[in-house]
Amino acid sequence: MTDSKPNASLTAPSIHGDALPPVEQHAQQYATVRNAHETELIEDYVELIGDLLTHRGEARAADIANRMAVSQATVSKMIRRLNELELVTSKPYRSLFLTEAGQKMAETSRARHDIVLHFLRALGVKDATARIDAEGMEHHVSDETLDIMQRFTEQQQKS
Amino acid sequence: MTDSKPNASLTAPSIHGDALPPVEQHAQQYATVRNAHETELIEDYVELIGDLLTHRGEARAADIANRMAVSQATVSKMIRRLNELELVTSKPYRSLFLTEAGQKMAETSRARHDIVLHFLRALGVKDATARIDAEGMEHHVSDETLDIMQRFTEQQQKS
DNA sequence: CAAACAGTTTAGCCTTGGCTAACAATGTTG
DNA sequence: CAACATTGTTAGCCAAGGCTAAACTGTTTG
Repeated sequence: MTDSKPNASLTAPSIHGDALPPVEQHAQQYATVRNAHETELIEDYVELIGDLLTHRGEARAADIANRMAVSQATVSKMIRRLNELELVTSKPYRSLFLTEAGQKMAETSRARHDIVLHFLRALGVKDATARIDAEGMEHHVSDETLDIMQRFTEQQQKS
Repeated sequence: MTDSKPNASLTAPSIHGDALPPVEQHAQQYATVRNAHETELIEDYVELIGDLLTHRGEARAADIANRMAVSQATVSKMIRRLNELELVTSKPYRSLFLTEAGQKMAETSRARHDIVLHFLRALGVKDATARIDAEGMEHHVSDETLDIMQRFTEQQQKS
């Protein structure tokens, strides 16, 4: 085994800067992040497709490519994946649509995204910055934290 | 050009749920996130190596593998990259050390990480959750937001 | 209605970050 | 000090997510 030097504070929920967390916990932190990364892009695509359908009535590959700042080829490939995952339906050269599962994912993502964005604005972050941060943060915020953020925002708005 | 349907609210800094942001801004959001992803893992490694050096006096590949929940081969490969990037120095079969640049990066990452973690705890998030969320969020929080988080935490501690 | 243009797909390439299996070096200990 | 256990490295595989170039489809328009 490794990690066998000082045995102090293997359990204390102390501040991170003080001591290393126990191996298993530490490992789980990284594993969770790695995991989030796998679904992140998928969720972003589905969320964006949902938004385009809502606000534009259709979701074309070219729009997605523009808004994601990515080549059309990349989008095309990704759509194939989304299809295999049964999140979207698409006929070649036609607009995309979300399946049931896709719609559910889009709503969830949209909701998370909005909670984080509103929270950041309530905290006092400038709009442009809040948007960028929210885009990055949304996939890494637990339900627990999300809940707290939402309550915080509501609280703020009352005053 | 694409994106040519309704022309309303192309500039209003409205809430995301209401309308799509202008293409350029939207594109920049995604680009920023993609960019963060490229440096994220590197920073995690460097940060962890720094922590191990501080708290254990040495940083062995096996420790890193354990704490990241990743195979030793993966760590070994990554160390080669860190070497090329001149962030660590390493002699085969020996402990790692950080270069100047590596130390600077480790400190910065550590500081960001702590600010986010403390902020989440100050918000009322449970320790275990806060740690996981902080690990995921730290790379996506702008300096502006970081600043606000820090002030919020200090404020909270006074009361 | 044919040509030109815009949009989409396919093919083929690259890098990253995982993995396992096999091998090499180091360290510990009977 | 030899054998074994631990640690580190290398080789070779895979999937994901980018890219460009080229081929194909659909739409608009002279």
